[in-house]
Amino acid sequence: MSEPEKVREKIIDAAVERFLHYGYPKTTIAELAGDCAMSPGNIYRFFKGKIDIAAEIARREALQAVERMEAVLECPYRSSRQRLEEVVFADMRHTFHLLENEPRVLELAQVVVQERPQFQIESLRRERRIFQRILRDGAQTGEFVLDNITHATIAVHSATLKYRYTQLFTNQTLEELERELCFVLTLLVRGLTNPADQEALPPTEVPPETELEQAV
Amino acid sequence: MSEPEKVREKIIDAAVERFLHYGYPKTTIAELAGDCAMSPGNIYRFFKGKIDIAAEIARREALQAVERMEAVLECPYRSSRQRLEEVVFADMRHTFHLLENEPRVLELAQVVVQERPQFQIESLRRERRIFQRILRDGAQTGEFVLDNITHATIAVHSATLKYRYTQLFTNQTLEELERELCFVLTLLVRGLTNPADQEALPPTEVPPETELEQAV
DNA sequence: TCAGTGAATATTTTATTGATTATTCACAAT
DNA sequence: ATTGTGAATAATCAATAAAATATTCACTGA
Repeated sequence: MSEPEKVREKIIDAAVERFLHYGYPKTTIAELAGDCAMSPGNIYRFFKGKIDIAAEIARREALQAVERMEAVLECPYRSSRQRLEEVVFADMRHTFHLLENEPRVLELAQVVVQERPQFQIESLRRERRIFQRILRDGAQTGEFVLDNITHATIAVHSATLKYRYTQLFTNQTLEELERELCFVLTLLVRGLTNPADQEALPPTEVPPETELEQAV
Repeated sequence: MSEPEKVREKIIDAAVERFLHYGYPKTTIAELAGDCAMSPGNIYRFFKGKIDIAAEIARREALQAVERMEAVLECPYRSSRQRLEEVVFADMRHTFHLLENEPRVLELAQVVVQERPQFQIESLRRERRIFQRILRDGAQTGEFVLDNITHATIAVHSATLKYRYTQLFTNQTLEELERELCFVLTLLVRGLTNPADQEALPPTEVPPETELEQAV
């Protein structure tokens, strides 16, 4: 890692610490500079502005989320249905626990989305690509029967919107959300699945929670 | 209509006028009283507070929405699928146009929900009851095959959340939303429909817009 | 008793001003 | 050239005071 990159990391580390602890607005550039033993002006050689530090943190978090999803995709011995269910459940649980344990994250996300609307659009697009891969694989094996994979992807993605930035929409408990999500997935899976196999299609059940999902 | 009821109506009419024109916060009780040729104090003989006037207006709007939905239910010569699609499309279009033509409505709704969280819960419950009736009828005729009507209702309702208070979630155009909603409904309908009939199930298409939906 | 008033009070909003903070930039050190 | 400084400036925030507003209530007239 080059010297400038190292400094960038140091600034980001200090920012994560303070943003989560005191919140984005209460953190000053002077404090970050102090933490990094440099002058305020020097921060601006590494980031265009304060919001860009937050944006970079959010971007990394979003990329990690995609990586977690991709990990589920690689998991062997899973039907496409199981993969879809696991991805949606894992994502919901992760963000739920994250916001529960680190309430400042919500504020951070809102600030970034407010100032950089493109950020949300790109995050959603990345999520959708994951869904698309699951559906494509499912269609390939014949487990799913889809007229148009892109359309089906948009449908699944939109229909599960509520279970992503959950705390923005409702104040339901995680247990309620999980129960509800089962109903939604049961229905979506029936819509995706080859009609020939639908007779014996059991409803979605709440999958066991992995340690990975609770990690912050 | 009794005399007190008439006065109540007069106050509400004046309030609707001002709330839509100048917004809820910029409208003063003194102005409403002036419009009704009475003193500010007298308003309080008819409403507990300013927010209660807004709540009553919102309640009526919500009840009208349910009535419009029920009108679709009564429509003959419709399959349950068509009824479901029409109800969701009509509701989305109506709120979209409403907020487009009367932007103050959004503010009004937000104030009421903020101060009276119960209001939103009850509105959602009423919507869901409409959905439940459609699904129950569809199950009765055999068009739909549902293990559990309540669960399926929750699923359909949650999956179409995005297409209700649309302008809260995205700034997509109505055309984009309509296209997307078709994909969602296609999938949901496949999930609801008797597998035996699924072979020849055409995708949902954007239904023609009725004059009723554009009315404000 | 019922409908209504309007001044009095409590609450909220708005304006203002003084700090605080983000950002820039001319300059210094390596 | 590159890394960095810190004072100067511009933008934002916080605290306060002033004004406007919501709400109450003792009172008036039918």
